[in-house]
Parts: sequence; structure tokens; C-alpha cells
Amino acid sequence: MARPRKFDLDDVQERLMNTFWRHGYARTSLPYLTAASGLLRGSLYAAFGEKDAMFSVALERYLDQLRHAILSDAPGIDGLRYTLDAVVQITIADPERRGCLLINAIPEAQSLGAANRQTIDQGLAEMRLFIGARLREAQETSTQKPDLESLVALVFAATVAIRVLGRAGQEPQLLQDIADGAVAAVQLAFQPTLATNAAP
Amino acid sequence: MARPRKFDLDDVQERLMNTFWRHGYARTSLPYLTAASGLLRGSLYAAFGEKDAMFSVALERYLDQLRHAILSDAPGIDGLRYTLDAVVQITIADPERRGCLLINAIPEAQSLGAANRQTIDQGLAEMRLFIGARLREAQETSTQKPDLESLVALVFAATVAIRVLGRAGQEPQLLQDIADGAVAAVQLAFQPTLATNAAP
DNA sequence: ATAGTTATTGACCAATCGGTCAATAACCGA
DNA sequence: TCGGTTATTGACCGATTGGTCAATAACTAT
Repeated sequence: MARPRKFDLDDVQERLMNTFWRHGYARTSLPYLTAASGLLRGSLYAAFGEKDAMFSVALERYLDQLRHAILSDAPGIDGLRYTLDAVVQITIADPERRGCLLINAIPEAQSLGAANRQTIDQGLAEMRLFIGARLREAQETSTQKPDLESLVALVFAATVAIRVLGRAGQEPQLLQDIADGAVAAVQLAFQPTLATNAAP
Repeated sequence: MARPRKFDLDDVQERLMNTFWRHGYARTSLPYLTAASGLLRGSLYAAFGEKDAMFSVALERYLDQLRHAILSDAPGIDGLRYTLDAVVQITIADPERRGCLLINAIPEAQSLGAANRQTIDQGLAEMRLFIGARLREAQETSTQKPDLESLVALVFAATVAIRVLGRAGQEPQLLQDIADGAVAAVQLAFQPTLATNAAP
């Protein structure tokens, strides 16, 4: 009954996401967005609304793709190792080294609307919960009782740092070392120590 | 022989630093800088040059203060624990939760000049080297031979993540858990394990 | 007192920012 | 074929961006 849109909505959303990913929110100007999408300002605003709403579309889409890329079904330490390795892989596989759209947005969250700020918080919380679940599974198969909270925090920190340092252009080896270090720390924490049965 | 400046240079530099710290590089407009410094545009440009040069002054000043705040003379794990705790403290002590000026600048490094980008790289490298030195000292007093590279990377990642998540407004407990987790991981890595002498 | 030097002032610039809107075009149901 | 509805177009808006500059002021060494 009405005029259909001339462009592929999914394709345009993908292009908007990649543009925001590259330059961040504030530095992504409307000319950038129109150039990337092939649409004119008017069409962009008609389809998505203000710039903050365009970023929201990009951010949600990014998170969907991220979930598929790094979350694993494997329980326990195996799932954790998979995720950490996957984070390293997607970070160094990007020739532009754009890091993480969500984490990059943290320093400029003040420019974003409440909805986007909430999405950032939820995205961080989701990752932390995922790690917590895997570690609780690992706990079940171990006789040790390490401090789970600090272990969760440490692995979570590793994933965050890998993304940040990836954006900073740090060498792939450092990023992999972070992932390996986190896995090793988890394994050690669940391993019986000599301390309790140390000889006099 | 010439007209002396009316303002305190040190005081103005401090104010510029705090303003950039709050809003980042791109979002810190010249009206913000003039308001914070009490100077007019002309004076600001006469004293420092372009905006990128003003940021350079702020960044160098920030790094000087950071070194004094978090680096310790204590060798080995003690020095490491001091630094990690200090990073947590300065992060949560800031009521504005501005995180780290240097790390916040990473996602917008493209807007910065080559000199500032190099300062960012050097700042990261310095922190990594400091951690490496402390861990090598710890190595000397231990019978274990853990993978030092991944251990350095893990502790380095912890410091980065604490700052990023501090800016994100995450609870102080999480930040402290990261620091504690990192220290615990280091201690475990240098502790004799049961694995090598495990009973059949 | 005066000459030389530099700091301060505030108006000014072109370029770019995010956002709007009336006119026009393209489709579908009837 | 025509009326209703929505998409597209591109010109347009005021506000803000980083940066400049000629005029003026304030100091010191002589």
C-alpha cells in the first residue's frame, strides 16, 4: 500500500555498524554514515531516527554477532579456553584492529543516550555471568575451593584487556599470552597445591 | 624584557589535563578548555599551540602523576601487589570515575598526532616492563619456572581492565577482585605444585 | 622615559556538525 | 486508473567546530 524501501535494511545496518566500529560514536559524522550506507541523510533519519538510535542498532547487531563468535557450549575450563582463544582470534583477525565496539564506547558513554549506556552495562554483565557459569562448572569437578569471585574477575579482565590492547595495535603474541595466562591461572587454582601437605 | 604571562602555567596545565581526562580528546571543545583554564583562545594557542599539542601536555603530565601514584620501590610480588592495589585505589577514589587518560585515548588515537600515539605506546610498554621486572625478581626467590611471558601479560591485562572498567562505573569490589585475582595467580604460579610429585 | 618584546584580547573565519522538511516518486489495494 | 501511504531527495537550518590575527597592554633592560 506504500512505497517500499529501495535498500536492503540488513545490509545498511551492517555498514552502519562497521562505520561506528571504526571511528567510535562521536567521530562518526553523518557524511561518513551516508557514504557507508549509500543513503542520504533524510533516508537514514527516516529509517532509524537520530544518531544515537543509529548507534543503538549498530551496537545490538554487534553484540549478536559477538555472542555467536566467542560463546561456547562447552562447560567448565574448556568453554573458558574456547572463549578466550576466540576473543584473541577475532581481535587479531580484524586487519583494521578496531577492537570491541562496546568497550570502545565506554569512554564516550557520556555522549550516548540512557538506552545505549544500559546496553553497555548489560553487555559487560553478560560476559561476566558467562565466565562465572563456566567457572562454577569447573568448581564441581575439583577438590579445591579457590576464591571464585576473584577468578571470575581475573578472566573477565583478561577478555576486556585483550580487546582494548587489540585496538591499541599491540602484538598478537601479547594478546595470546593474556589468554594463555588466564587459562593457566584457572587451571592452577583448581589444582591441588603442595602447601597444605608441605613437609616440615 | 617582555610581558610576563598573567596565569600560572602549572595550574593551567593541570586544568587542561583534568578537562581532557573527563571528556576525552575529541569531545573536549575549545570552549571547555577556555572555561577550565580561564584563558581565552588566543592565549591558549599562544602558550601551547594546536589542540593536539594541548593534549600532549595533558598526557605527559598525567603519566608523570600516574608513575608517582602506582609505581613502587618494593621488589617482587610485594611491589606488584602495591601497584595493583594502587591502581584500584586511584580508580575508585575519583568521584568522576574518569578511568585512565591514556587508556581512554586508545579508541580515539586516530584523531591524535603521531607524537601522542607514540606516547600511548610507550606508556603501555613502560607498565608492561615494570611488571616484567617485578616478576623476574619474584622468579629469583622461587624454585618454580612458570611461563613468565603469560604471567606478565596477565598482570598487565589486569591493570588495563581495572582502569577501563573503572571508567565504565563498575563496582569497586569487582576492580579489587581483579587485583586480588592477579596477585593470587602470581603467587600460585611461583608456588610448588603437587603435580610433579603426585603419588601414582 | 623609551624601545623592544611578548602576552592578552576578542572579533573573526571557513568548515563541519546533527537534524529538518517540503517536494517528489514509487508502490499497492481497490 | 486512481487514491492513499510511505520512501527518497536535496536543499536548508542554526549551532558549533578548531584555528587565526591585528590591535592593545604590560613588562624589562637601557
